[in-house]
Amino acid sequence: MARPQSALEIVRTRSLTSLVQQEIESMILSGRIKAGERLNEQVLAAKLGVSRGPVREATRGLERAGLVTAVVNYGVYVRKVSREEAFELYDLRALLTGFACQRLAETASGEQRRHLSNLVSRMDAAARSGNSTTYYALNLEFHDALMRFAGNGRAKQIDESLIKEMHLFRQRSLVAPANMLESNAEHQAIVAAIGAGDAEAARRAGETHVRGGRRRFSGAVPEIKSAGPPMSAGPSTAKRPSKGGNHEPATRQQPRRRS
Amino acid sequence: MARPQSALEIVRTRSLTSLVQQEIESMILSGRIKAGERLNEQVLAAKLGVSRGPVREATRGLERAGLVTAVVNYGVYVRKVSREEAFELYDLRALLTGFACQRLAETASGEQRRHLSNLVSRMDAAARSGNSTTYYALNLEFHDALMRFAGNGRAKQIDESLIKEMHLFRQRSLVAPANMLESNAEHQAIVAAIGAGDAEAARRAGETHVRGGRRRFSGAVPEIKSAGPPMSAGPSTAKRPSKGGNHEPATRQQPRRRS
DNA sequence: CAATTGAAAACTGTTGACAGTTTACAGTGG
DNA sequence: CCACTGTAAACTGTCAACAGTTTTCAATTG
Repeated sequence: MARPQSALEIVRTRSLTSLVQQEIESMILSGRIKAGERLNEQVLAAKLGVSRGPVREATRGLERAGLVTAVVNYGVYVRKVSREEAFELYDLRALLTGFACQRLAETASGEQRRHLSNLVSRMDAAARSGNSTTYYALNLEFHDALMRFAGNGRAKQIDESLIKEMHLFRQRSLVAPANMLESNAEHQAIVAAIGAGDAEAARRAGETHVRGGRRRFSGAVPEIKSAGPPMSAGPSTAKRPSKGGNHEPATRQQPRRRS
Repeated sequence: MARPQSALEIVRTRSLTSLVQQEIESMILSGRIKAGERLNEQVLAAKLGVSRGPVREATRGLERAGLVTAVVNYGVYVRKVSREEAFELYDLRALLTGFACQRLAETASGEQRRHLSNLVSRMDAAARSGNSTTYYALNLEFHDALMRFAGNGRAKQIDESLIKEMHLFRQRSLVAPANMLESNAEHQAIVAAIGAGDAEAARRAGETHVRGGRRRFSGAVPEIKSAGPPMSAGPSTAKRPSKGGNHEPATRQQPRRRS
């Protein structure tokens, strides 16, 4: 039964569907497939070298994750996250982050506190030297550690899902160099409150930080009136959504029956 | 093939997969399929009169929803929610409910406040007359209205998902008649705080209420039987349990035909 | 008689094909 | 020249079959 342990072994343990889903998700989050664009099952299957079955299952999984929306007999679209929906996501993430911080103030171990503090220090160095990519990576790691240490697996899972959804709104955004110091000051406040064991202050600091991210971001983008097709607002616009173009399914007309 | 039925025409607009998923979900939540049990694709497909494709997609959707866990080359199991996981779910729901109450205290319209107050009154009547089924239905409606009025669609969706997951733990539970009055008193506190526009009090009342539900429930169930299945860890490392269901002592899989 | 081994059965993963529906486009008539 | 209609193409939904893997059980062997 000796099986060659190699890269293929990974393929063995992970189903094709999960690999396809990961790949499509990567395409979406990296922007290679833009928001509002339609996913052609056949094209994707051919591009990935599999049949349509795994592609279908993968897209359905992404639908559950909120990254795409599926319309029967019509196709799967990369979801468009409106400004209001993005604000809702920020609110939820603020809530979850505050919860995690509160919990950490009550239960964090010394090692965990040190780890968080260490991350803040390294972010400070990255911010001062203007290294935004390093700061970005450390920032992700910091938030991941917060949720991981909080000891609520479901909360962490939901948070990650929300983060992915938010990527659909802010195509790249990230953190402007000028904002890194401000952002990290809030990180420091979180770590300080956790270190002091002040649960209420930690919760507030966590909420404030994510809300601060929302404010920093919403200030940066004045309006979403960019190159995207303005189909979302006006259902009275003459052109109906076509399979070839990038349009939002939104409200689909009643299936008219012609013989 | 020109189907004349109008009822089936409605089926047209909804995909078969979604119907199958709804049906399987109903089987799970109603307890017709017990926790830890394996879902046989072929049997389900035959029972529902469809092929395995839609059944597969449906089960994958349920996996995303957290109701089942899938293992490659092995099958899909109804998830077992441990005591600790159930507590995590309660914590998250408390958080979301508190958030909704806080938001409502700030933004609820007069009509919304009246609607909530009306529900509490009717629950009070049901509680005093010992009508637990009516109370249960009104309770669901109350919590649904809370999340609906809060104006955060994603929060509502997550909350509903958490509620479904919790059903996997407490098979029936519900609210004991003796607890109805206590539970509704907390409802009244929520409505009062919202009516007064006190966001902080509303948030606390909402959190307290769900935590109260957790307390009322956790007091009722002394302990969960051990025999912990190694499913909770990553599926990549652990040795697989047998398909015959060795870790499920009570319910054994149906014996296979063999000559 | 117990342990082992080999093969068949059962089940999941994946694929290809068929059916129904929607869109696109060309042809026709005003 | 524009609107309308009918047909063809493309795409999704669904199904049936094939392939790989795991489990079960009987036969064999010590």
